Amino acid sequence: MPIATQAGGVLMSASRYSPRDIEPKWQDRWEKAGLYRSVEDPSREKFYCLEMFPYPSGDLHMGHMRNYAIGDAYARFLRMKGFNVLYPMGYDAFGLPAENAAITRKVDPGKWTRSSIKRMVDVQKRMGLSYDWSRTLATCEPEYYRWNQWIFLKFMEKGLAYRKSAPVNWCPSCQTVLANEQVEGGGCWRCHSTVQKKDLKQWFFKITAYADELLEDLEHLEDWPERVKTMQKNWIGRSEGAEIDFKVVDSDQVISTFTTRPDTVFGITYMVLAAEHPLVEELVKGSKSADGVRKFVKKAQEKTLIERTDETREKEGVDTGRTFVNPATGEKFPIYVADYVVMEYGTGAVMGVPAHDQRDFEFARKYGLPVRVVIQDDTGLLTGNTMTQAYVENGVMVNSGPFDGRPNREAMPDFVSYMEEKGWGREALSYRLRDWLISRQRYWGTPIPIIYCSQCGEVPVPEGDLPVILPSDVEFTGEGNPLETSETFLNVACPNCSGPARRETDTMDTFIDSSWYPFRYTDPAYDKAPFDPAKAAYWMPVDQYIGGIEHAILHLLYARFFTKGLRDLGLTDANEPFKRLLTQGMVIKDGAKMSKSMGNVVPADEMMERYGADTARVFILFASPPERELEWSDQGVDGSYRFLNRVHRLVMENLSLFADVAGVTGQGDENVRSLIRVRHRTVQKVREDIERRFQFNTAISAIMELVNEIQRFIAGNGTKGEGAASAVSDALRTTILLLAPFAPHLAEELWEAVGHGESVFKCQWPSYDQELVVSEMVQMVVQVNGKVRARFEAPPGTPKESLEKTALGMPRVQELTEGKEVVKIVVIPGRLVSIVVK
RNA sequence: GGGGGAGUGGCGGAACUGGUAGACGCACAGGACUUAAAAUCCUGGGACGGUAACGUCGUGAGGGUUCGAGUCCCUCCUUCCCCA
Repeated sequence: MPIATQAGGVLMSASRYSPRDIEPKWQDRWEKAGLYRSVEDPSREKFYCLEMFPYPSGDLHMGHMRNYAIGDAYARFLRMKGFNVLYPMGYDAFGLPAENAAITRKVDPGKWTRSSIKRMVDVQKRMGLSYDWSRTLATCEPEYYRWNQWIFLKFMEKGLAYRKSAPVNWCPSCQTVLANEQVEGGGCWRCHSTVQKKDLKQWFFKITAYADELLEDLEHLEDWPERVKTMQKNWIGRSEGAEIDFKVVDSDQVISTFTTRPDTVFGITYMVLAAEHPLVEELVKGSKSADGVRKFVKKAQEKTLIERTDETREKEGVDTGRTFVNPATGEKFPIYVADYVVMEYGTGAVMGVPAHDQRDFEFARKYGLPVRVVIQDDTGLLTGNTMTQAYVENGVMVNSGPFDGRPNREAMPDFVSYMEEKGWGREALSYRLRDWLISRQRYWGTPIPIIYCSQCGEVPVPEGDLPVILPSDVEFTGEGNPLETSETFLNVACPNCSGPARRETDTMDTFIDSSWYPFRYTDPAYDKAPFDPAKAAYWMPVDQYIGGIEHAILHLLYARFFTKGLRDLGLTDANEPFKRLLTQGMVIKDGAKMSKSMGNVVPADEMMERYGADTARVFILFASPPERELEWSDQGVDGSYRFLNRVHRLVMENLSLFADVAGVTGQGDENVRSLIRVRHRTVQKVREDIERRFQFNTAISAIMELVNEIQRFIAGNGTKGEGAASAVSDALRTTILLLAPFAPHLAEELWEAVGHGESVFKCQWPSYDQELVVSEMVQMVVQVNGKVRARFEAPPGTPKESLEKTALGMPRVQELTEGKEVVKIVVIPGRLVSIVVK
């Protein structure tokens, strides 16, 4: 390899930067040396850095690349800082695409998935990511999913897994049920088909048992983005209020409703049941209104959830002809069925207080129901007949028996106690969060380890018989659950009585797989439990988790629940899985999210083919701060490529300087001292940008500035002067180290070229000297009446009086202050002198 | 309808605690090298006026606090995300 030399004034060309040669070379060496293997070591401080593992579709897109570029830069930085870093990768390998491929193309989902994983690993390796590949996992392997089954059984013992019949979300296109979290705006989160309601007997995880803890612990997650916490908080939706019982007239039925406004009970003038409410049929059976109500129920159920809860839509309802008693007043009022009430919230029954709830008000006006004011405003003039909208603010209670005259907010607790004494109702909490429905009528997932026996009922598969393996003798027809076509799977002897029995054919929601995988990485081959508690105790929790904001509720809430569940099984001490969370922004091109359907995808492997992995990584990190959207620009990539080329050339052209063994003395002229100062400042800035602000874009631009400075220095001073050679070589060496987390291959190549035998990642992150960071002179600005009018230089630490004097003495300043009265002078050392004149 | 982001040159973005707005990069223009091009290097650049030094305006719009506001407060507009 020819080395550039400057001989006789003729610059001989240095060997060109060739990522195509450099990158595979170093990837190979890293792997052979096992450089990124991590081993538990209690004497060292650990750091667990993790990216959300991908669904292996086979294609690595820019969103993935961004995710990994961030995580890898951070992991490499931390290694150089001396941490014992765990940085693994795995695959969220169960899911519908593999099964759909099986239906349409007759390929085995396992084969399809494994080959996709292979393709992804290949691209990830070419990116030069520093994963500990010995810890990799795929959730579709029995060695992994057997522990889903094991945890399911343990949860069952604890009462955290149970089976019940309930109206559930059914996606007609995916042919499966969905959890509440997986219904977005009334549609399936995956295919957007309108979700229907179906009554089915299904398995649930009792996430509601942790509702309060999940809510309260959000407070301790200081390093989570506020908006993710807000989203989770809203999702859990805890509200305080009361549950009130209403007797149905001419019946022994009691209907309970939850309300956050028990103070308005005296104003109840009707009640509404959801179309799905189990009592509806019973109430109208045999009555003359039965037909009309049934028709209405059917119509309501055909509407989507969005339609039904749209507040701008006119509410529709139908009178059941039945009445109930308002316990506060003893009066009888009608019971309606209406489309705006759904079973999802509270109890599926709502008490109607038209005067103080806008929806109730509109409904009451439409159907001519009485409006009764029980909270009066400041004017005291509200009346049911004249008001044009509900009064929802606070006020003074009226028409409320013994509570008349009291401010409603303040009286609320007393009112609830009063209700409890009278036996009308009780204090209650309500959550929006529902238990997690985990059954899926699909093949490519973890079989639920349950056997149904006509004698013994639901029998858990004994722990010793795990895993229940997914059978391969199934038919993919596109209709029904393929598992039902496997006779070998279906028929089994009851573990209890040995009689003939049938296996559960539903599989688990794939979000279960991703709910505990960070634990599995700590010991992916462990075969006595999901993970070795000792190893998990060392590594968990994840110190830095990185992924898309789209998982703010789903995955992140489930994983938090699982961690608490595993803790209560005694497997871990961790309360939370992720200490710090970074939500990366989307990758945008031509104004739209980069996606296959938009046709604006830039494939990762193509990028690396053209520019190499280092360029791609540098550009992705440089173009935008991680949390924000990233606007893709092909020209921008050229810029990053040019930058790396420049670094390469600069080092290769100056290799001779590195032979100089003498350290940096700090001797030399002002230019030398300035170069040294920039070098130390850059080290400080890059470190702070990565560590404290997680802002790689400004870190990289600081390195660019250092490189510009070195180049300018060489062009101006050359390297012959006193201290010049050592200052330049030190600055270049520093550049290589600072660049290492972002462009690891190039850094290794140059590190070797300048004469180091060991990997750059075994080196300490460069340090800086606080004294050298400080400038010899600082620029001061002089403002007159808020406008910058002059500048001067002063050494740091100059006293205020002296700065003020200098400023006032400047000709330009004198010109502007002449004949005027100086009203005020503000001096900020190191920044400015601000003079106010009149 | 509720909650939360974001809005800065032609573009991506910087400005960390209220203190020189536009770092760094892209695109662009001029120049050097070259027979020519590519690559590379140098120079320029928010807008308007001026040969200039300088002046005026300028961070979505309008108001306010302050010696000083991209940054803080109020009202509004646009846009994205989440929940309805």
